[in-house]
Amino acid sequence: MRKKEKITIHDIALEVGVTASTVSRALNNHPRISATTKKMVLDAAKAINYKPNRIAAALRHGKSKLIGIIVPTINRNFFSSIVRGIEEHANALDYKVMISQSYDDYKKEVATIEALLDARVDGIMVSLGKNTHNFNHFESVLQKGIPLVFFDRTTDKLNVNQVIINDYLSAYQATNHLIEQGYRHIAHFTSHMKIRIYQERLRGYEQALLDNGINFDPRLVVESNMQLDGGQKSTHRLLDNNLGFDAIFSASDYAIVGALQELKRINVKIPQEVGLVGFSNEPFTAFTEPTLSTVDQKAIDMGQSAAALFFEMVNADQRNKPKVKKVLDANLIIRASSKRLQ
Amino acid sequence: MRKKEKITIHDIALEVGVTASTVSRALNNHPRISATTKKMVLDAAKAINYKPNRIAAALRHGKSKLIGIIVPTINRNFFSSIVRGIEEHANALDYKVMISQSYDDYKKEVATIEALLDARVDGIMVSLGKNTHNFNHFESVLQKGIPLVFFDRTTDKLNVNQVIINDYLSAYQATNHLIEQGYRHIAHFTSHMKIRIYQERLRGYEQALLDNGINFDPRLVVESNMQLDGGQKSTHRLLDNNLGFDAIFSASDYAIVGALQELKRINVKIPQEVGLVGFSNEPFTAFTEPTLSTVDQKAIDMGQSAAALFFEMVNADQRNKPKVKKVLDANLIIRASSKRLQ
DNA sequence: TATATTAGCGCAATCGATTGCATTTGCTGG
DNA sequence: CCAGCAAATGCAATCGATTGCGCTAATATA
Repeated sequence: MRKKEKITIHDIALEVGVTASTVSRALNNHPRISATTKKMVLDAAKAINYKPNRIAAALRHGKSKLIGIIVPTINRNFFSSIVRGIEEHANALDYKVMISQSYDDYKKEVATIEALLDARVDGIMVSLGKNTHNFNHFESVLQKGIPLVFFDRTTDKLNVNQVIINDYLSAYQATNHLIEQGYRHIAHFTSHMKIRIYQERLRGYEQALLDNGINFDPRLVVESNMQLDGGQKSTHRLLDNNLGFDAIFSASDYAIVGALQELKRINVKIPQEVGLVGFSNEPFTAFTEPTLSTVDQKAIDMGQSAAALFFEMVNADQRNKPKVKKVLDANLIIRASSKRLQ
Repeated sequence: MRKKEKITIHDIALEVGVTASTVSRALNNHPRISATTKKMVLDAAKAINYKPNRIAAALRHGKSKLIGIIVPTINRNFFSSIVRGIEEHANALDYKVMISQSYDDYKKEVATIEALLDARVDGIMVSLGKNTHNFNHFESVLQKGIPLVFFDRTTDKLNVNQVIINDYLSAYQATNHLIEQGYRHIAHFTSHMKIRIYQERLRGYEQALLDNGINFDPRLVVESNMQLDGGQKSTHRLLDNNLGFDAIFSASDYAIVGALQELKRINVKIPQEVGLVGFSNEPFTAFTEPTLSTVDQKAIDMGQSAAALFFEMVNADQRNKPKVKKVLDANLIIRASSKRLQ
């Protein structure tokens, strides 16, 4: 049980009777090293339990094999699943992942970018915070030529690779589904209009109404923080203004639960009197009474796509490569809260 | 918009007219460097936008300023909050955090330990996976003298620092609360008996019964995977065996939701006919109908404590320091599902 | 047989920051 | 005025792996 005598390639070199250069090349399967030597080196390495020092290697060729991820909060099934997708892809290629949370705080997001740059990550994947309306902190990433990929919460103000779902289409389908179920006065819960996903979901909602000959009533669109309490308040706003809605399509699952609670409190029957559809397929949407219809965003797919984009950037000639916007299709999950036919 | 001409301390040295040694010392606020020189160096560093290369520094003094965290899954409010607590403490001390998920897979846990060791982290914090009953993979961590802290899902088979909540007491209080509310035939949902937290929660449950003169009936203790479906199945087992229970204390929030659903399906009134208490205070416990009583584990506190323990280890003389077991108190949150008095 | 190749490996510099030891400069006291 | 000491800085090695270039010996070609 002796201490930690660091084992380096020099120890292997001594053991085998060659130099460290040869050991290094052997370990990296360099073509100019004979098979015999390679085997000896590999055997010796195993024998003395050699572990490469990634830090030294990183210093030498400037690659840390680290990918930084920034999400608003990992405490969402959606985001943690994306991370899982990224991890799967990255680990398979011997990259490690560093996860950071911005907590939707602009300053923290800026600081986190700095921190990742300090840590010399080889690439950064970001889902923007809600309060990020300025993108200067990404300029330095771009200028350094570090691969940058945005996912889900992205912006068009920056020319970067991104992976998103078809928010427009998903919202369209969700709204359309409500219309098919006979609802006609459909409200929409949304958030900051500066954020792309909310813009798109609103657009899909409007178009579905239009295509079905239903008048768009701006008073039925309510903006909130998209949390539980936001959903409650938005519901009250609708009720207080006596707008006579018979359904809600919410851009967030949390907000739709708030609505569900408030409506049940005043004995509104779901889905008979009011239909509900959320967004994100958070696990709890399957736990409520009634269960909630929602949109599944294929988070793991999104993570894998984002990682794939990153590795394309790593391997490709960065220079004049045009940026890609990968759009994934989401899945409308129909549960009890919006099914009143049959 | 030119490329990335790496800026090093040598550039500063050139600018200021000293050597790199002096620059390094100035940046690190070494006492042997004059205030004048320090100021010049700092100014020059800012002027040419110098960013220290942590990798080079890491190579030199063998510290990466990285902490590795392993949790079964980040996709639990409890774990992500712990991570948040660790992050807060660590970032304040200029340490970065690497999060990895074991997905309760023993092999993945072993591989992750290897990966973190490869990445030369300065310390590792772990919450064990459900299927980890062998701890050899931690021996190498210990032998290398790398600080190791366990939290929540720990084991006593390893002599390491740990942070846990008082599972025994929390379970005792939860059970006692149910008894106070007049329930007498209290079932308990649990999981693998090899896991400390479940042992302790069972123990607390038993003791509360004992102290209140209620007979312990082993048939009322049901083991499952502690997921939603596990809770459903466990409930059915109780019902099918006609055991006449009037309350359930579950060691998991997911399982108690499963019970809630199944009981509501057959029109059992909660809390009038059956009282329910879960464990973990997952967000959705506030969303169900009725809302669920549960135990809040003060996850952020736990994370901060774990980080604090880590930094103690970093600063202290590791050698003969006895290992610490920090026990935090949890909070019973009483909601509608267990409140039938008044 | 003499020269041209090529395979196989070693030498030494390098990545950027750190640090023990040496050196220079400046000041104090005798 | 000079030894003596402290303050401030420089020199050069070091952390471990990588890699361009060069060297040697063996094989191939003429």
